[in-house]
Amino acid sequence: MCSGRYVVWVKSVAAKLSRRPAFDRDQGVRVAQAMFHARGYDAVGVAELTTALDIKPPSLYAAYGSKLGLFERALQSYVETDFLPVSEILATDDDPARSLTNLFVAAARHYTRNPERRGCMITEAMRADDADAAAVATALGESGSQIIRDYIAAHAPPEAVDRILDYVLINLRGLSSFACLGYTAEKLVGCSEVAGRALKAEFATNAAS
Amino acid sequence: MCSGRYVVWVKSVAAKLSRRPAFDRDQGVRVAQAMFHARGYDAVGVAELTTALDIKPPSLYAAYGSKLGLFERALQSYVETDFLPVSEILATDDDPARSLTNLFVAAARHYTRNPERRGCMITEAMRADDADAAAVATALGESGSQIIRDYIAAHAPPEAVDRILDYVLINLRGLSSFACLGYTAEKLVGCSEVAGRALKAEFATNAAS
DNA sequence: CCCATGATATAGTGATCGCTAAAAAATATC
DNA sequence: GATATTTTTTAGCGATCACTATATCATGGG
Repeated sequence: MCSGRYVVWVKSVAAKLSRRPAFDRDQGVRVAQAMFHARGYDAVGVAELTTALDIKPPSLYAAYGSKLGLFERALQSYVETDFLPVSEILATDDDPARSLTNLFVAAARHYTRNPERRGCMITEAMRADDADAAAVATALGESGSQIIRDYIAAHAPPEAVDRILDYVLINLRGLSSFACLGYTAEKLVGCSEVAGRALKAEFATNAAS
Repeated sequence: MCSGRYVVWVKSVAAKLSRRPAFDRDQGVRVAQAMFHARGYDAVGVAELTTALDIKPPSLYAAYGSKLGLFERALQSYVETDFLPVSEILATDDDPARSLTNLFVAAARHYTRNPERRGCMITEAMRADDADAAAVATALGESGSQIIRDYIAAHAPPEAVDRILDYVLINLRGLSSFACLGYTAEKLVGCSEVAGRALKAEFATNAAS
């Protein structure tokens, strides 16, 4: 049937394909994500990362290229798994002011969920001291704000979109910052409700005009 | 006429009185303030500071004790000279929602006034990586937020004070952060106006209840 | 002139930063 | 089992961090 030569070749290819990296890179990304989220890009050093991942620096650089490369992967992982589910929250048939208020409230809860990982990792990373890290975070955050922009654009007159969007983003940023400062979920939810009232007024005005 | 002795004495006294500290410490604080405001406590190093002040590290430590000591004096200088004049802005006979909206607008302008020194130095310093620096900033910021709290307490029912205060502070923080991110004054003023609408609704509700 | 005083400069300290060349060990192929 | 390839470790790179012991220098008083 099959020549021995062929079987050997198949096994070698299969081995090559099934060969895993010596340490679990994805697991490493998750660990790094938690550390970067908790304390920020600048405050987490390579030495600390390698200790936490139980590897030596050269392994980290072989796997991720650089501290920034690992950070970028950590941010991507955050976006995929822990990001505020903006689309789901806005996918209601409530009026837009109510939906966006829900977004605020969800953010307030989301950003205080884990005491060790407060705030929005992306939002906070945008203000990192390291310019490259901040740029990476800003680029990744664009997608999130774009979803909100599209939602607002679908419910508000064109000339009001930017103003409302900026207001929403400023409040999300404020919620993230205050979460990092230790504010309780209750306080932040209260703020979210207040913030929502501005949207109600804003959408009502624009609808009337 | 005059004895040589007397002339010598006068000269010595004059020299003593005209003798200045080897470098102008207050000037140094102002220079450091600008640098810390522009780039943050963590990102500005002692070497950079001593270069800018045209002194050597031991002089800096003799004058200010530590990098943190100099930062503390820089923050105090900021509070005295460049802080958003909250009291003046709130000292109007407008209705509270209008006054607080004015506060937002003033903050939007203030935080974007100088492209090199964006945002509120105190607010941003509260999120420094260095815990001591953050603590100093937080302590200094208390006085500012206390003024706002007192104002709100004088115009809103007791149970609403905290919620309104938190909302105001969150928006000020958001404005500061966005100013640091490069948003224009126009955009931030627009956000401020929107934010004010929530206050109008909030005060109206509470007045009615 | 000598000395005390006080501010400055020289020249470092040890620690930590992100990162890497080269040897060693583990793994796969023949 | 020998060889080739990949991965990890050892050990340390140069740079920068906040900070300081000590020497130097200028001045004022006696």
